[in-house]
Amino acid sequence: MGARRKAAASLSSQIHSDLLQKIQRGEIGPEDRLVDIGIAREIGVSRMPVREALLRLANDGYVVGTTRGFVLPTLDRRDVADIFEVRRLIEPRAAANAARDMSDADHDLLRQAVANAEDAVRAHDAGGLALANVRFRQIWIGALANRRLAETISRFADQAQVVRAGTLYQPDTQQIVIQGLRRQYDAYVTRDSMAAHDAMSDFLTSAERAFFSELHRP
Amino acid sequence: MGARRKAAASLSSQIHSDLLQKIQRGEIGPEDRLVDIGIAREIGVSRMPVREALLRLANDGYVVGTTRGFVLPTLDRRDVADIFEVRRLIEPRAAANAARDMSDADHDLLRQAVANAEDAVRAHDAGGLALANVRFRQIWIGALANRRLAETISRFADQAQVVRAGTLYQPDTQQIVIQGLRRQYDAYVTRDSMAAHDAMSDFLTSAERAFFSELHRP
DNA sequence: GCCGGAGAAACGGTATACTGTATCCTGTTC
DNA sequence: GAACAGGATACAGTATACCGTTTCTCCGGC
Repeated sequence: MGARRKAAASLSSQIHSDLLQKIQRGEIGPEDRLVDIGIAREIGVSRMPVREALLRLANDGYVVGTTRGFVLPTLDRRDVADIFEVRRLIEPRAAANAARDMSDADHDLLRQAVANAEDAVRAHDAGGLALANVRFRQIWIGALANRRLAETISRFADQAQVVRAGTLYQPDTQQIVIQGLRRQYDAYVTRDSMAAHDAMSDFLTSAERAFFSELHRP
Repeated sequence: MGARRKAAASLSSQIHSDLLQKIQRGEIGPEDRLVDIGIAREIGVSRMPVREALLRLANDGYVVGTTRGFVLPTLDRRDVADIFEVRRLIEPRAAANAARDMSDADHDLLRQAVANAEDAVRAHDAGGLALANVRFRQIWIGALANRRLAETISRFADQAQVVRAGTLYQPDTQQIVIQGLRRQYDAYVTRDSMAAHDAMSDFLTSAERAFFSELHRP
């Protein structure tokens, strides 16, 4: 057990994973330009595997290609609204499935993630909160039997995450996240599918509202 | 009007579109091996753009890469069930949105697609029915304002289509498709979102049941 | 000082060449 | 005749090189 991840033998796959992780952790800002030849020099490979990784990220919506390097997408209100619409359609039901299928080991991991999130909030560490949030999501998504459903959720949740990383500095947003995680956690450990469904549904509603009410800068 | 498609300037994009179209039309069988260098020679370009197109198709689940060329994925019962689960989550609501947003011009196109489908059934032309079915779907999906939702639906519906192309020879499956198209069409022209929702929901249920009941060969 | 244009630079896209590996095929041995 | 070894083959993957286009910069004219 534990070796869930594929081998990811090829350079392209490794680079893709690395870049994705950096994006998820917020290590790549909106200013950074991802240029194949630059990344290639850094890690000592040629352009091609880097290029393939970037194209794959672009195809999945994680970055957008410009005439001057690949950049994080700038999501306007409409984009974020679209993303939340899809998430509201999928994630509640997926959370219900996860509550049914999750193992005890997963419950422990979830508890750790919640604890990390709480610590991060106490320490006013927005980056740590984002990380714990991503971790929590990866755990319950990993428990899904339907891999296609899992992949679809990951994509959309990550895309929203990139934008929300900025709003995680707001104390009330932090509270929404923490409470959302706690409520979902409770639903998972009790294997209560309906509670998980409702917790996710309510969380998405709160998160979307918080995003739009806190965003008053152009 | 009509120039909905992007420019698709690059060779990779064109090749990707061409291959995708061939897959959707069923022109590529389960036996065919898609090899970059072979396709490249056919159309007179180098391997790279073909390779990028194939990788993109593989990333989206349309093909799978083997050590001996790219091939259509062989979906087992579990895969198909997973796909239908996602579709049931998304498509009914998307159809409801489409009913709200669709233009009169789209209604005309839908009517043509339904007529083509009916002709195909009368002529016992399973390929024509598949084509009309794809066309119908592209029209209502194209009317969606939420592009991310539209892309997600296209992916899953196409994947199922590849498998179902085989079952479209069954007369009762043909009837299910025709009736589904008619009912959806009626909902769209009357701009009845709830009717569109229910029509799509019922259609997916019927289609899934038909698939699993008709498939009794290993 | 500001605008415009020529040239340079940076980057994405494509082509060609090389390498590694899994599959296939042939030949040999028991 | 079956089983295994070793080479041939056919791919994907990676590296390097070239080309076209967009953007930036800097210089000169108004």
